[in-house]
Amino acid sequence: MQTITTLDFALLGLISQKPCSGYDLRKFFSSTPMTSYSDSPGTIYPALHRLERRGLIRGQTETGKGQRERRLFQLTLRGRTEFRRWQLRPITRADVVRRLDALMLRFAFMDESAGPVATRRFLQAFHKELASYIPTLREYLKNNRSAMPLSGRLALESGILGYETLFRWTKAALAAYHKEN
Amino acid sequence: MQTITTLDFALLGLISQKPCSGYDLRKFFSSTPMTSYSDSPGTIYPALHRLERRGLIRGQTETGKGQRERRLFQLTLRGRTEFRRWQLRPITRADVVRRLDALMLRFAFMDESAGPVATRRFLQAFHKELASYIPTLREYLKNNRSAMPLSGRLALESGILGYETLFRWTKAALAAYHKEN
DNA sequence: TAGTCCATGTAAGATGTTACATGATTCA
DNA sequence: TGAATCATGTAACATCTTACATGGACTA
Repeated sequence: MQTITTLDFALLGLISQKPCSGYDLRKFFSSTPMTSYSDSPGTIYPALHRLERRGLIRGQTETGKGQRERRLFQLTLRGRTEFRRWQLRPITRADVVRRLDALMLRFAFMDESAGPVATRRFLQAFHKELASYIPTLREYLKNNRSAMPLSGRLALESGILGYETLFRWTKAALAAYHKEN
Repeated sequence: MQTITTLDFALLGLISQKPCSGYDLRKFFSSTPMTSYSDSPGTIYPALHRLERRGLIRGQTETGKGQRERRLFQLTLRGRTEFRRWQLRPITRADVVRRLDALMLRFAFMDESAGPVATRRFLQAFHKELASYIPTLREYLKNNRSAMPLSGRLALESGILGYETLFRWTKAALAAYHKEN
């Protein structure tokens, strides 16, 4: 059983919202701010075939009224389960350090697929993990400040500012969920 | 002539500061905040061999005083030229949208390898590109706000906040360079 | 009828991940 | 002597990028 990549989950997330063709997905990646994923056919179509082989999605050929035929994919039960399991995985330090993009992707589809309780729990865990990580960055900066060239130091500071912005965002996002319920 | 990856440039940047062994580089990636790059031997050593084959670095075996022998790599003239050329490439929209990590990497090594004038130019171009990109994100949010689920909308807002933080950072960084000179 | 958009695909080549493998040195 | 650290490597496998290829439908 091979691993499911971030791109795979992005595809699953979009398909979970409504059935999509490969072309729909490509257009989504090229025309919305969800641009971290490649919209090239050489990326999307093989990924969809893989997901179908693994039983996470199912494609049905739509014979057109006038249009050229296209394959519409939906999640299978198994796909839905795997996706939710991925969303609900505990948040680790490694996620925060190296996989922020995947964390935000997990969050972006939570409303529809995991519900408000899980979403709040996710934000709380995210908040907590940031709260424990950021001080280690500040500490590193403090200890190495004088040994670093200006550009290197500023680059690190930019990273820290990014994490601090995210930290404030988790608080605001939690507030938004509390207000809603 | 194949392309040089971001990891390759990260290696070149570190080696440009002082000669490094593969092990040094691995430790750097595992023990400093420069953690976006893999510290695994299966990534680092083949990458170093590639760079050597392409004539960008040169390794010398250091026969130890007691220690196990190790290969210390330095930049060749060609390596130094390629690195600087990469740093000085014009900043494009695509860089800002999909390759922020590479942009920050370019910047992080600017002091030593490109000088203060180029560094300021880089920050100005970065600033300008952000200034033109951020409004398109705000516009997208405005037009699609009501159609997006709460979590999706918040995820997008997080991205925008990140870019705005970066925008303020470019201003602060420019100020730091002006003060210095 | 020429160009653009819809729509799906493959092939070659390179890179990255994980796991395995080896061996020297240092220190408790 | 056993464990941890220093140090370098390979192999299998999967994925991604770029480029190429095809063809229907719509519209100016």
